[in-house]
Amino acid sequence: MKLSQRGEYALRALLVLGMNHGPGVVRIRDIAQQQNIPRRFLEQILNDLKSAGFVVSKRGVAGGYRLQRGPEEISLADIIRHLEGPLAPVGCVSVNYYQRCSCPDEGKCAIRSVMQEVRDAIVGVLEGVSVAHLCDRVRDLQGPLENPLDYVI
Amino acid sequence: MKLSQRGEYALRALLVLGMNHGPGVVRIRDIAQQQNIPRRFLEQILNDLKSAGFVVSKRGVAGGYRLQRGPEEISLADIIRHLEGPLAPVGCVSVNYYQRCSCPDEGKCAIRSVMQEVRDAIVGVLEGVSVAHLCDRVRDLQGPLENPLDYVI
DNA sequence: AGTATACTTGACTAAATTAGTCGGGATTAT
DNA sequence: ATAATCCCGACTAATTTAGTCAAGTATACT
Repeated sequence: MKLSQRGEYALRALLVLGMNHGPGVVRIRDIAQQQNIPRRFLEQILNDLKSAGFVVSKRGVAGGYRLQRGPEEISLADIIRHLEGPLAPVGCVSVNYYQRCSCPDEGKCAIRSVMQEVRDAIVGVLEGVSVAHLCDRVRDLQGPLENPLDYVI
Repeated sequence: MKLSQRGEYALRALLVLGMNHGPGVVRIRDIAQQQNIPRRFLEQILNDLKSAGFVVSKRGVAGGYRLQRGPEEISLADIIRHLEGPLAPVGCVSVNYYQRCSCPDEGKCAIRSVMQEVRDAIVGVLEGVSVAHLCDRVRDLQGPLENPLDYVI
């Protein structure tokens, strides 16, 4: 698993939305400014996250985005799987994006058995962390702030 | 970390060399045939593994390749690092290929702290497996064979 | 009703990476 | 000598990545 720029931007955007989760929406422009993401590119990314069902949008003057489900219900594994494809280092050990490889017998492939362990290790971490957990980490890492709006991601 | 075709070929080639480790050398052509790797491409790969010090070559008629160090001394982490670059999913948590990212304070970046865990999980597996371990796995997975030359990787 | 603000859609581009191929040169056992 | 084998650098086609851009649609506000 390797996180592309696009993937990192997506995570950051979702984290902003997680931190501001509520009835209201957040504008693309604000996310882009706060996180230093090219606005046009972020539009594209959020659109993608929308068709994948992670966020919903509101159009027009007071428009913007918010999370579709609660932040506890969105795991990083889900997000990254959607953005980058398989979490596994090779297709033949991927559960969600399995692809047969060229070796004659997968059950007897030593390399595959190691990659299986790598996959499990990666998935183990990423399934266990939700957007809500990320938000908790932000708060823990920042420590107590005077102004609660004055955080950084 | 994602394993490219090239990376997978390299691992397979090193595993063949591990299984045949000894004073003699193995020809490119034999590795290519046994593992179904395009010969010219494998030449390129082995050349790279040679300049990286994983293997040594012997030229001329009875030429070929063998591992430079013993198979116990070569970890998959080393090999993959050389072939694919960072094991970490993002540069800012990579130890060997560190690259600063754009976030204002790495120490307070929640995404980074998760990626750190992912990196550690990946490295944990890959540092622990050497080419010799891989060879053991091949033998374990194949079970007892009548003809000891009749194995598959 | 009109207008400014925001999201929407789809096409477009430049640069980097990936998976090879190819020709010809250098070495060495026989 | 010569045939087998590694060595080296250049070349290519397809894919992915990181964006940009223009024009369209919905909505709040006056």
